[in-house]
Formats: sequence, structure tokens, C-alpha cells
Amino acid sequence: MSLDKIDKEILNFLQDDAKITTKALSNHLQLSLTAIHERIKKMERNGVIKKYVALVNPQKAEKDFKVLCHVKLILHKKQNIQKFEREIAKLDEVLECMHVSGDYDYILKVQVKDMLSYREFVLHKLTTIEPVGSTQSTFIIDDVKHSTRLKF
Amino acid sequence: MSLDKIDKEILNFLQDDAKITTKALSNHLQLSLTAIHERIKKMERNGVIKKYVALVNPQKAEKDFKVLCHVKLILHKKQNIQKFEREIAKLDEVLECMHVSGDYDYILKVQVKDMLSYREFVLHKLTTIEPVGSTQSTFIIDDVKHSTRLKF
DNA sequence: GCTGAAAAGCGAGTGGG
DNA sequence: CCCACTCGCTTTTCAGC
Repeated sequence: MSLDKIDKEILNFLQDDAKITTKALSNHLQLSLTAIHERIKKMERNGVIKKYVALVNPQKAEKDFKVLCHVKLILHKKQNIQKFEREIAKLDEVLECMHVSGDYDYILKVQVKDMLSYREFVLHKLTTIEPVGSTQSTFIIDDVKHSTRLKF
Repeated sequence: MSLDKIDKEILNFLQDDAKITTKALSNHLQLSLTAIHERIKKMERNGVIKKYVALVNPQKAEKDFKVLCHVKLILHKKQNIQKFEREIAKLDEVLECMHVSGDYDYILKVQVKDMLSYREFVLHKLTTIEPVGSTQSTFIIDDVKHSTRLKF
């Protein structure tokens, strides 16, 4: 589907505030309520808008220890890859799992309470996944910027 | 502030669906409308809930080329660090900027349309930031998991 | 901190231009 | 694409426990 300029502006607003009213949008974009409403519904149906979520502040919720964990698999067989990706998806501590080019196969962004919890995670969860070969941890000193927004 | 069990359950729901009604929550958690409502408002005031946002599907919005860009600064002086972080915050292509331990100073998650746009980004935006020394790009083959949710 | 009920505001759908 | 109008639901507030 193709997004025109107005669609993109709507997305810019909704990515900042899921609860903005259609009325406010219609003021900002000089368009009628109905038009805005239909465009939003269409983008929801098409999957352009995936979902609406609340973002929680990790500092205020005991989840402020963040690590980038580099993972190598033992063997690059299809079954291994699938198994790893399936198991990783189940782990709540893993917010992101990226299959990457370069020295490692995957980079995980892991978010837990503290160093101790991280150790628990690596020992009892991550390294018990069979295809995992080696891992290497890069600690995040500061999350300078963290956005969920694609700017159009 | 401390979050009790009910608060945490509310957060689990809201992180999946910002638009869930207080009524639905009151059913799930066996609590009155007003009680749920007050807990949510309190967490919003305290900043436990940062904001409500719409998540856009990058595949359907021409932003499906993702790169982890490792950055070294030329000199680790306070001014350099501050300047870099200030400039990076302005770049819409950079969704995440993490100050990390290890061989590099920062890891950026950059999200653009395609390889050409990425090249433009590196040449005309990233490397024109003064304190940037060297950069190294790790391409994301597949975003296996991408979550905004902290599980309680 | 909880409940229940009443008031105000918004979303979703309709008919028509 | 816009306007005007409903209806029903959700949010918000208020009294009282």
C-alpha cells in the first residue's frame, strides 16, 4: 500500500501519542473527522499500524540493566537456526534479537534488573538453548536515545 | 515508587494494548473500574508509564533496512561526548543510541529505506558530526524479535 | 485504597451531499 | 472527501465505605 503525505503525518502524530483524538488530528491537518478516521482504520487493517502500546520507563520499573549479547551458534544448519529463534522468542528478558552479518550470528538486547539477574539469564536460560555456541556481552552504560518512532 | 502485583499486571496488559478499556482490565483483575483507573493515572503521573504510542510496521512503510553502526569518538572529552549525544538525538534515522563498554563507544540502531539511504546517512549526517572518529556497520539480516515490552 | 453510580466526552456508524 | 446526527461505550468524577 502507498502512504500519501497526510497518512504519513497521521503516523507521525500517532507514533508520539496513541491517544490523540481524531478531532485534534483534524485540527492539525485541516481535514474532516471522518477522513482522518477512515485513514487510520485503513492503516490499521493494512498492518501499517501494528499496534498501540504503553511504554514503561525501565528506570522506574526495576529493569534498568541492559546488555547487548553477541551469540554464535555451533553449526549453521537450518534446524539450529530455527530452534534458536524459536527459543529466543520465548524469553521475556530478550527485547530484541537481530540476525546479523559479521563475526557473530545474532545480537540480543537483554533487559533485566541487575548484573545478578543477567548472570542468571545467561547461565540458566540463554546458554541452555542447544544451538548456542559462544556468547559475548557488551554492557550498555547509557541508553542515550531510544525511540520507537519512524519519522516520515 | 513501588509497584505491587496488580500494578504489574496492569502494565503487562497496557504494554500489549494501550487501548484496552478499564472495564476489560477490571474484569481480568477482579477489581472495580475506579480502582484500576486510579492506579493507571498514578503510574502515568509517576512516569512509570512514559507514553502511549502507535507502532508502525517498518516493512509496510519503507523503513526496512536496519543497521547496527558502531562508533568510536576521536577523543573522550566531556565536550565531545555531550556534543555527539546532542547531535545524534536529532537524527531521525537513529532509533537507538547506546553508550557501551568494549571496543567501541557507541552502538546505533539505524533504520532507513535501503542501502543507498544508509550510505547517504553515513556520509552526510553521521560522519559530519565532529567528534565521530571511526564507524563500522553491522547489517541486520533479520529482526527476529522486536519487543517494547518489559514482562513483570 | 476500594466501590458504585452518575456526568461528560469520544468513537463508530449512518445517511446524504 | 465533507457534514450532521445518532447511539453506545469509555473515561472521569464524586460521594461514601
